[in-house]
Amino acid sequence: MNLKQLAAHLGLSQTTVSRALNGYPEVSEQTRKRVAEAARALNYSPNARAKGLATGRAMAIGHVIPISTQHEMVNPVFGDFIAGASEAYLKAGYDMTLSLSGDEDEADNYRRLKAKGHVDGIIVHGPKMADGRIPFLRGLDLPFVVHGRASELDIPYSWIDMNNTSAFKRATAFLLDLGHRRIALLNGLEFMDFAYRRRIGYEEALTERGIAPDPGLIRGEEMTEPFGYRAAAQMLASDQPPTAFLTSSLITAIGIRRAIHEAGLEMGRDVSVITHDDDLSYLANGRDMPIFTATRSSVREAGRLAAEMLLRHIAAPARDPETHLLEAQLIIGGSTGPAPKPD
Amino acid sequence: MNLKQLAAHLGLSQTTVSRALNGYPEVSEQTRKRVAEAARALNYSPNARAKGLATGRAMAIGHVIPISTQHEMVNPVFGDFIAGASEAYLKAGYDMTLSLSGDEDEADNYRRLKAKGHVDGIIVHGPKMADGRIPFLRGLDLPFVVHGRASELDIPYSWIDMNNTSAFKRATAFLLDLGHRRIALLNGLEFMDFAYRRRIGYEEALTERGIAPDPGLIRGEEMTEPFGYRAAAQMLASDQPPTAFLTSSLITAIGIRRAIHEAGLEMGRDVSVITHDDDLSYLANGRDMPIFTATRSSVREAGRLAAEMLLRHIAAPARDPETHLLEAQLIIGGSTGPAPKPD
DNA sequence: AATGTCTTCCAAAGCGCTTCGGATGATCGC
DNA sequence: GCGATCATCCGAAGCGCTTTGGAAGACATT
Repeated sequence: MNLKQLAAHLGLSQTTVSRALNGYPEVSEQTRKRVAEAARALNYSPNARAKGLATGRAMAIGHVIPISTQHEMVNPVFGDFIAGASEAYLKAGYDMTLSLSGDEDEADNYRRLKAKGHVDGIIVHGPKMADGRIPFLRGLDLPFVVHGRASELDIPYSWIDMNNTSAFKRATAFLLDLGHRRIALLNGLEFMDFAYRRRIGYEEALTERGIAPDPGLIRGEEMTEPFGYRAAAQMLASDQPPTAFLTSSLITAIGIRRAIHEAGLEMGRDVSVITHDDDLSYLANGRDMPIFTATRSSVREAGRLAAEMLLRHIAAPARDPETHLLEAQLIIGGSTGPAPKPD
Repeated sequence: MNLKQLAAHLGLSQTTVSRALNGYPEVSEQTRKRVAEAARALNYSPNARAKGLATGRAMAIGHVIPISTQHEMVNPVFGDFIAGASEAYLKAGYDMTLSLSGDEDEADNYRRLKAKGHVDGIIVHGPKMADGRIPFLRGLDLPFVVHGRASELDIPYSWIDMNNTSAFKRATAFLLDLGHRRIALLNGLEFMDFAYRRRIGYEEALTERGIAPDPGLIRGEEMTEPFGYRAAAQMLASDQPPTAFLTSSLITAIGIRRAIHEAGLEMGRDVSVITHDDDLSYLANGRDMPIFTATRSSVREAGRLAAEMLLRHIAAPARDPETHLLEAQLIIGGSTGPAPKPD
């Protein structure tokens, strides 16, 4: 069933039917009603490709995941983010297309994405510190919003990010206040921007108290459970074990907890742990009495906000870049306590 | 830059340029090369919408997530599944579009999806036992593959699934062999097909040994960490606590472990745990010496296979439904041991 | 020299929609 | 009663591509 057939069926022109369906004024209320009913009855639904061709709009947003960081997609954070984003898309009638951009020629991929006319805008995931995608996308004129920032780039673009630096600075300061002096940082991969910012926050807090960051206590890897376990186990077995851990992901924190237990220690008493908590639905940290003391910021909320921001830009392309910095909450749970007295 | 312009630039017709670019034989090698070079130099890339309109193919696969089970998307399993699928799509040049189908009128959504011409095929996620989407999709003629099955449906369709029943039966039998008699099952939501099948496997193993399943030891909820914790904590505090837990997700298992520790017990000695392990990259259970004894089946692999299956069906629409049953491995880790002797 | 066969290219229709520029009556003002 | 105005509707062009059905020329065949 296409427009032509529907029009024929109604004894009207395609023009009129199209206008009736799209709410244009040059059509009587009576015919509009008749058209609408026929459309429903005959199960008519406009072909998106044809519509897109004619209007130049795709009614779809692209989420581009570079294949090199494909872990972005399998990272549980990703699921919650796009779940948030799709709430916004659903309301606005947009679709979401994920494209894996092969690594070989990333720029080319965006160009193609644009030329293909698949999407009206793009959300950039997992920016690196000097992410090449950002200047490139600015060149294309395709609206985009970055989830995160690229610290080494000094050009305007739209982003939404949480205040990684201040969150980790506060968390570190909190541990220092509890008397901890040897605080380990189990971070994400160093070239990821968020990881960089978190380390900065951590180091600032330390140096402000006159403590020199110990490189032996800092690790940056893919934030898996085994990473947390291995790193924590090693550090705890060393001569000068840390009394507290700060980590970037609840999953890593779970690994740390395992290492702590295995060393015969108790979390929150012998060893403190603070984690960042993206408030993932499947990894809830507890609402009232969280297991882990955490810096919390909902990534799902971030997804929703990013999508809304992007849709605004698509609606009004001339708009200036917009930025949104989310402040994380520091939530006290059961995983932190005063530093144990050295015996 | 579009075909017309490119053709004009080359002094050729659109026909010839199109043919040269798409590898048709009626064009000399020389012109083909010339065209290819110009296309690259001028950064030409065909408009997907126009191409789709003309060819009737969208070069995209739809992954439809009913909003009622939106947790499907935030479920970490989802990320790994689509990561696997996109490996296949990438090779074949397909895009992947996620559509959230609102709940109100789910059938309508598929119809629209088809009418819109957005996608060439669909992957159905998270089937329920009598999932209405399946008979409906069979009516549309749009190729689709289900990840999982719908036990109450007796119609042919393509699916890929793991052998949930046999996996959980084997796991339960293994626990029985170790002397456990009170074995709890912390399952997924009961209306989900996989959860149903797992329970069947669990109950079969019990009844074959003459043990009646105790409803007090069976729970089915969203498979989060807090669920595992709460359920396990309650059961362990009861008069007749279970000596072993069988659960559907590594995340839930982590919650169980927390409850065990908190009860002052040791996992693998006082209480055994077997979990299903989807082999998620971010929640690795360990390769050599897994933390948890587990039934393992890679969901990423399942995603790849599902995508390949779907692409085959799109290429040859007349093909009969195809099915693929993956057998899970039972992997022995550190979380199981002989049932403790009652004192 | 006439016919046939390739090879290489092209014009134009068509995919399903939107939208510009009218056309057709009905209604109105004077 | 006549031009002007308005409310409705329609024809046809155009979005960028593929593909059908030739056409033109080169060459071989008879």
